[in-house]
Amino acid sequence: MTGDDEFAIAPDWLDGETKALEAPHDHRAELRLWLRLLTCSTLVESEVRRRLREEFDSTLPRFDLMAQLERAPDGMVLGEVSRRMMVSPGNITVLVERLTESGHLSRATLPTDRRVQIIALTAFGRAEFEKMAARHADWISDLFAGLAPADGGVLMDELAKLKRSVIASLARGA
Amino acid sequence: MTGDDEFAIAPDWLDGETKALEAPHDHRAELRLWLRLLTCSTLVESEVRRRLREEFDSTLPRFDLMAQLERAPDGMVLGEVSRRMMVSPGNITVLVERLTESGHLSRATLPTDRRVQIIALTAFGRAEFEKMAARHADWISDLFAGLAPADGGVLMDELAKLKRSVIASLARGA
DNA sequence: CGGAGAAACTTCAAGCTTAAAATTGTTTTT
DNA sequence: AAAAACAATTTTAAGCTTGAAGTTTCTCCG
Repeated sequence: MTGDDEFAIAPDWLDGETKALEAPHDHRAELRLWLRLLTCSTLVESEVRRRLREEFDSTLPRFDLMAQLERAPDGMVLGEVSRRMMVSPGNITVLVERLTESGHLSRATLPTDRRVQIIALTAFGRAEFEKMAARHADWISDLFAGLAPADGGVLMDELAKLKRSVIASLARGA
Repeated sequence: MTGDDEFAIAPDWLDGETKALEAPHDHRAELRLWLRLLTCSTLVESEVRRRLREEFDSTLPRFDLMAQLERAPDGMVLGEVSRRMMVSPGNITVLVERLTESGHLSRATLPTDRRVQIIALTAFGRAEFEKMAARHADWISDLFAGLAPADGGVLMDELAKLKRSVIASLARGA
């Protein structure tokens, strides 16, 4: 799923008009696009993970979890965190355990519904997160620095279209 | 690192000319772009994982490994696989163990250099992979179906620029 | 030749991730 | 007010991933 070998085949979409005449199921163009997308995100993600570990002895999931909590000063329900991060609930349980042990998070049971756990950043956790977030923004800025502002805008728009396409397909499948 | 909340702030690059006058380190635009990129690739990747599991009781790493081997009929050295997949060598060891047990892969020690392991798809492995690859191509095609061919082309180009930017940044940092 | 060093891989410890099963607690039906 | 259904989490088993440390096997220089 990684690699993006780029073996110089002309993409189909250069001549969309002849497309209907081609082999019935030629999915090469989409596959190449997907591979390139994945390569980009893998490159960035690995670098972010590496730096979080080196500079903060932390991990991306922990950073993400704290990022979700940052804009919820009154805390957030576990299930909501799980949905927003798009990971399984069991995953959150483990992350929260560790971040609570290390003093970054506080947790409390909702008195009116004792099934519900609410977590929030502690003052310490917030301070740590802010340090990490500032560096994180610098890293991303560096990695994207070679992209002209106009290209960034185009990419934003095209990715929005892709996202819509993917979500529509997932909805059809469900 | 996931989510892409889209809280409707006008991107910086809409007016690149005033950029120099803004706050010294406003990285919001890049962050938003990164988040959106990550959202797209996470959505696609999760769906592919889910279907590999449901339809083939397999996983993405296994599929990727077999994909690398597919175009190397004479087999490939472990280290080369590791580099192409951009994962750690120790990772490949484990994957190869399991795929060899299940009969998908054969492995052999190079006689002239007994440190080197060469792996290749077995006939069974190749047949299994071809089934998976065909379905995989269909899934991606579906997920990307809502993207017009012209948009696909633009996205290819813009992602190429982003990839260059990231690689350049990584090279600077090294 | 003989050892230093490099190369290819494996092992290890720790952490992330998921789906499915199990718990605990609440709500809705009879 | 049981019973059944539903909800929020946690637990469990299995697999992926990494960096670092360890092993085996070459290679090369003196």
